[in-house]
Amino acid sequence: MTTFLEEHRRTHMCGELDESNIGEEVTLMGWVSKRRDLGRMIFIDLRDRTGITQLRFDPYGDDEDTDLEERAGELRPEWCIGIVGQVVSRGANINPDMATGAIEVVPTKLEVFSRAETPPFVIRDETDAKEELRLEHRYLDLRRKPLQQALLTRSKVNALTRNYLLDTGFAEFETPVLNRSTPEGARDYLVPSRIHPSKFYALPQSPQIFKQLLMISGFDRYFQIVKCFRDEDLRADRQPEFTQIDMEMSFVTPEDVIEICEGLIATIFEGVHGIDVQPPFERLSYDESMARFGVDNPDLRFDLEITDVSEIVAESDFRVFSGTVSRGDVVRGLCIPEGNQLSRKEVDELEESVKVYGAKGLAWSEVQEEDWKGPIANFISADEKKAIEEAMGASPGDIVAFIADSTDVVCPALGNLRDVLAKRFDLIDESEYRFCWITDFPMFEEEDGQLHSMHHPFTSPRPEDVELLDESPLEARAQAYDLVLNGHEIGGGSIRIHRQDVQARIFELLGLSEGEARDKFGFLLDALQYGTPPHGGIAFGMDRLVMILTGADSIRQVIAFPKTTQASDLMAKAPSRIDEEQLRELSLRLDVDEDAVEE
RNA sequence: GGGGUAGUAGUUCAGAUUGGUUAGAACGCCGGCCUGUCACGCCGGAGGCCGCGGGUUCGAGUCCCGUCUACCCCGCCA
Repeated sequence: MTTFLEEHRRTHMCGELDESNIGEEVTLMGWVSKRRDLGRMIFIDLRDRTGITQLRFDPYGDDEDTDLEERAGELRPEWCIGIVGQVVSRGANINPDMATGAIEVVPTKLEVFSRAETPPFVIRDETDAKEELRLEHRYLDLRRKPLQQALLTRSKVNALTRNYLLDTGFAEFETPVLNRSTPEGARDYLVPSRIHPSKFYALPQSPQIFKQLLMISGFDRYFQIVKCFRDEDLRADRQPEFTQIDMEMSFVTPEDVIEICEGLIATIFEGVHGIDVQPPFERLSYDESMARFGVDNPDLRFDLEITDVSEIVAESDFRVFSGTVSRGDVVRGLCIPEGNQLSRKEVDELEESVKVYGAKGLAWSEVQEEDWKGPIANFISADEKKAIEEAMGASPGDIVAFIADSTDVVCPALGNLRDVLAKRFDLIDESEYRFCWITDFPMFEEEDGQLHSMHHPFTSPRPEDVELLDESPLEARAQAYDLVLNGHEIGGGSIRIHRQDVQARIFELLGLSEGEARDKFGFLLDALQYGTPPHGGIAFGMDRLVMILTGADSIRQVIAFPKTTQASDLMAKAPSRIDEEQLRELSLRLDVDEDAVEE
């Protein structure tokens, strides 16, 4: 006995038939998307990843199968079937809303490959089922067109990236997934070693050191599309495992890296959307970005820039302001054009939004023709008001709103307030792609008197800042650059340190003793002594990039099998407990309160 | 670690302020009718541990406490 598949090959996909196919016999495979049973006549929408074709089961057709009609009546949504049939015109009944709406297929043969349980939620483009349920049945959610298109776009980005980089002289390398744990940076995901009891591997947070070693080996231009792992809390744009387009080049300046990247990004946007993103992209120094937008990943699709009024209010009678300035902190604010449209409740909500970042409050006032009106109006002198209006470009009807605090509080709070206001006043053109490079990051940030790398410890200082490392390391700027798109950091990189003595000095500044540095990074320090080329690179966040390209609002929508915000896979039920035997093999014993462990 | 929102038929929600008959609707599902539907239509039906645990009360979907899960945010993420 021969099977349907042995007798019939698929001739077309469901999304590609049109008038030109009328009269042809075709073989289609797919899933029942919808059935409309009119009694004697049954319509079936047959779906595959390319689209939908309407099938018409009609008792007056030429039946090879005598029981075709009866069997068609049994079809239910999500059954997987194959059919052989004739493409016919729909005559007067064309459906202009459907790509294949001019035709339909009258089957002469029907093969049910497999029946389906009634799915837990209806498979259609616009679903309102909860994400929790859809994640539990991800394989069904992935039947929906928006998710299929997102993943196919992702595949395209992969292909475009590989082609571009290979054409540009890069070679693709693989680096270990089982690594040595290193200090600094994010928390590692750890894998216990069976062969070496009490020892652990760490999953890579990035292939950073390996790609640098490949440069030392002389490979010159490296890339890898690679999974990275960071055991930190999740966000809409952050998963514990994520994919980077990782690149490294020898004998380059930041300009060289930037140019290659702009070419890559332009290629991707051209290939996916047919859009010319017109490099070179805008550049902003870190300091300028923080001052004007409060963040190092500004959304430049709208203005609403931050103004520093510290100097104007330094001597103000308004103690909240002048006191802040005399403490060495700052008073900065935003001018909200036509802010008088906001209700009192909305302004209160704005205040709540800045308190999240530790601001004590939002000092605001409406600018009117004669005077100001609002909470701080009575505390600010007329001269100060005038100076502020001028500095902020405020005119009657606007609201001026300020935060007085340390820059660590003011910047992120106002940075977020920009985004909130842009949404409220609908300032964002969703069709726009606005890129910018952020450059000249500080080498270090300080926490509790200890320096930490802002980027990573292999980042080279600017040549002119090397001497600052000794006297005032916090002033030293790095040869680092981030690419920001519509308020998302989509890539970041730097020129690396290629001198062993400078690298050792950085470890020292970061509080690693010579012994620790040798212990953790000895192989890198050794390698740096054998003729290291100057080199640098970058890594792009593939998930975020595809998220923006597809207009998704979470990277879960562009990852086939994502994790929840508690890092669980609801479908596979990972993580899970393991057998006692597995623990024994790994020489591990659990130290947990068993009452507190959920099964 | 902290804050916010949500959890009631298979699904999405209403019911909750003000505790009180038999917890409703839409979609989906099942059955019947229907030859041009494409959100097919019409008729009928099944379907509920009101997330879970405790408390208050004569009585709790509703009030109180705890807890779990999902999502968003702060911290964290070189």
